[in-house]
Amino acid sequence: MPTLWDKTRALVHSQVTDVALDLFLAQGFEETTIDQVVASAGISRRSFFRYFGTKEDIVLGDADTLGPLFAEALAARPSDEDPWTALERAASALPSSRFPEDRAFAIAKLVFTTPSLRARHAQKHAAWQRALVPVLQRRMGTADGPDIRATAIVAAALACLDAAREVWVATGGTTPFPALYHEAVAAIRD
Amino acid sequence: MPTLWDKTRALVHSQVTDVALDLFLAQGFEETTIDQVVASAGISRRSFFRYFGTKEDIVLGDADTLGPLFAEALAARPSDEDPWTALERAASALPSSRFPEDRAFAIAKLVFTTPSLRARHAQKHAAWQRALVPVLQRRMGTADGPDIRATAIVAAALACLDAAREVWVATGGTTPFPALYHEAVAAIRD
DNA sequence: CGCCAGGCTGGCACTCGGTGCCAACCTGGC
DNA sequence: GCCAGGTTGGCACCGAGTGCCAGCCTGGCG
Repeated sequence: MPTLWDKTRALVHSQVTDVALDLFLAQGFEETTIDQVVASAGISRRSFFRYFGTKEDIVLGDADTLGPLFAEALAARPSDEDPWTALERAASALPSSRFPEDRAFAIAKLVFTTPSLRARHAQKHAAWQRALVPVLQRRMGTADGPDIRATAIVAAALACLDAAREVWVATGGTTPFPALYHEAVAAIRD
Repeated sequence: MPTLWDKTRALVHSQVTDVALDLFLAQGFEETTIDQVVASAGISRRSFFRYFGTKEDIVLGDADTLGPLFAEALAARPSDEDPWTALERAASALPSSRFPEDRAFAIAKLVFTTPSLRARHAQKHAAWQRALVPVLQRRMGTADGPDIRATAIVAAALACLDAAREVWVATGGTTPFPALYHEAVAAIRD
């Protein structure tokens, strides 16, 4: 059961996130300092870094938890699905953004136009990859150990996710994201 | 013609790179401070940052120039090649690592095991992507503007490069790299 | 009720990467 | 021999992130 501490922590976390995102969207990520954030949020600098390990984690914090979830969803797919369908279905089973629809687009744009955010986003994808490859490898019946086939498929699928997100941002969010992802996978498989 | 200054600059650059890589390989990238590097290299801290914009650029500096080269090599491929072959041939036409063979492996390993280096490496790949997509798009006869197909193919090809590099590192460099890349592309296309 | 343990907070000082600025210097051309 | 322009190193500074410590608040126990 969540203790009072836990609830307080969760509340502070979401409050600070809200305030910080307002600032980021208004004046840019790099142009906003931690000091501004903590001043607006009414929290001490030191405590801030206990809630968010890095500045980027304000925006990308939940990406950490998504990796294992993705791996789990992939493991749960029926074993007669080919890798690509399994990955696509697993991806669509993930919880969508924790942000309201209108903010989600602005945040995606922020991530894709801010170097440090994009870099950290890539790091998280690398972590997903480490979680997904063994699962896919088992599903493909490959022996353990480094396997180029499983690694390439997972890397390519994640690349499609990024490509879809990028085009989604570039086109102003008009085309629905899952359709773009599907098209991306179709494109690399002819 | 290269003036005396240019030659001096190039010399200093390579000297500092050598010294720094020795330190990185001996005690790790994050465990080595800029102050240690400049002390060992006999250069001032301030001048160091004029040669290398960031610490990561000591290791990944040449990746910047490789992007346009890649795009140029792709544009030079005969137009009857399919995108994947064209990309593969273009990639193999790129100048190989500026480091001697034995160091190249150690450095690749360093890059793939150091978060900040891997992040910066991903940023450079993103830059390559921006350079490659328009070229591929023209070759595929697509109209200008964001196109999911070209974007996905380039992103997937770069992902294959990374996957190949990763497996190459994981297997101790035994399998030749181009073969791994070829296998990676084959794997995602069945 | 009082007390103690353990987690949370905020402040301070510090490290490290990176930048702006400036005075001193060196190279090359007139 | 002098002047212009690029170079160097030193200094002060900024922003992100960490270790440490003292004070506080919560919850459990006698």
